[in-house]
Amino acid sequence: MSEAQTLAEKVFSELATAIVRGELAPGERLSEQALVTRYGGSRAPIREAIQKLEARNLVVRVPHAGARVVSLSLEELRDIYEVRLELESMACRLAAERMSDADISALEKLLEEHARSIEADQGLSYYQKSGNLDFHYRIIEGSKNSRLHQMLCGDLYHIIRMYRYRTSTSSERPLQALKEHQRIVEAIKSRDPQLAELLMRRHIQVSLTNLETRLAHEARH
Amino acid sequence: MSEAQTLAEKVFSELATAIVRGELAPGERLSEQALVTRYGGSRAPIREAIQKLEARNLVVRVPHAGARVVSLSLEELRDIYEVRLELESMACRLAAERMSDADISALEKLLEEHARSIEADQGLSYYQKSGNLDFHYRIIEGSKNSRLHQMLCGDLYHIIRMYRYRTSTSSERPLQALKEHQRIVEAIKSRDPQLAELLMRRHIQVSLTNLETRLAHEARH
DNA sequence: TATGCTTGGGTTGTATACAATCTTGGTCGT
DNA sequence: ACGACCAAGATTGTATACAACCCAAGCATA
Repeated sequence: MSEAQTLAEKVFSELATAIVRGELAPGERLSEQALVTRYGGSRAPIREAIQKLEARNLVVRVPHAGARVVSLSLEELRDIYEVRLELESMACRLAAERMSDADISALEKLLEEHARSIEADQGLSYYQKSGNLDFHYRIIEGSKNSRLHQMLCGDLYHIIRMYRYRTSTSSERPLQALKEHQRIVEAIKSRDPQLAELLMRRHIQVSLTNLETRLAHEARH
Repeated sequence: MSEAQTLAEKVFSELATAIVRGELAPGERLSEQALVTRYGGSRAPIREAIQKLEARNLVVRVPHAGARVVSLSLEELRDIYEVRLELESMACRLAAERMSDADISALEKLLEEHARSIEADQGLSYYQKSGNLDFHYRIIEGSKNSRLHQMLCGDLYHIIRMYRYRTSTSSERPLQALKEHQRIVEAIKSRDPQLAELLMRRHIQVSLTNLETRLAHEARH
């Protein structure tokens, strides 16, 4: 992914992917000594890596008690999805205002590729894996707002991937999702910020709604 | 403010307030050795403090080159205000849905206090200092969204205070701002999320608009 | 038996020492 | 005079050692 100029960054990167992939379970303890024997180096860079993980909300650290992989309740997860919904919708609105014509045609090409991919192998592999993310990623970049990009891609992205519940958007209905993506691009192309935002909001809302029904279900359990 | 259980936290806290207050100028270098001689301790906790500052975007650290107090361009500042505008408007909408009746009446009491304060000493001291923030803070809490609270109060809050440009909301027109606050509370009390969001958006927008005109002015400079 | 204290081991926080990297000043060459 | 190269100093990254703290097991006592 990114070139690690320092050992701490390297360990951070490896730990981050390990956490996101679920190789380190939520709530699991991160012993500095254990990480030293596993990744090499000394405690100093390992501690720095752990702090970087804490900064991204991937681990929780309590003084004198150590660090644990973050373990989110459904309420906290709902909170995160709620924020993501708002920020991505905002990004889409801004993208409709600020993306260059070149950006937009590149986006159209991406969707054509997705369409071919779906037609070819049912889209289960490619589309589900990185295609959907690619699309959202480009919209976020299109907002031309660096802080928004940082928040969505840096802070929320990893958490959401970590707790990726089966939602319609990401797995069940690639064709439907593609259509929604296409309509979003249309709105952007016609420079209609309000419509673009609305469509993106609906597009993401399914995930949040799914989560909330699960939350309600779990509540009465 | 917060009890520092560890030296690193203590140094972090002091540095953070120093940065926000402007005692450490944007772009200024933070030498670890210098901080050691100033705050005591050794380099280990000082480094940890600096990392915590980096996590909150108060300093920028580049490998092998040290840490500097963050220095934002007007574009980046605009990006931050844009995000804040969106998130606080969202918080206000959620607050209208989720605040308890007790919360709301407490909020009304706060505004009555503000009104008295303005009448008494023109509101220049109290209201400008913490009152306005108090109001916004309560709205954010009222959203009952922990992550939203974390983002607004933890990450964006310090930066915004650091670069607090003279905006109407925060200094020039306390009476006008109070009226807007009152209308927002009315919307919340009548459980009208859309109206509450709209009013909050307009209330904050002045800051963003001011910033953008300044940005445009500087561009043609 | 249950509860509270105590003590030992282990973990994290801090201090110090060494290695790798960057920066700054000067010198050499053109 | 100007720019590139080089070396010394300083700064950051890393390693190791020590201190402070937490936690759990075991024992004593009610």
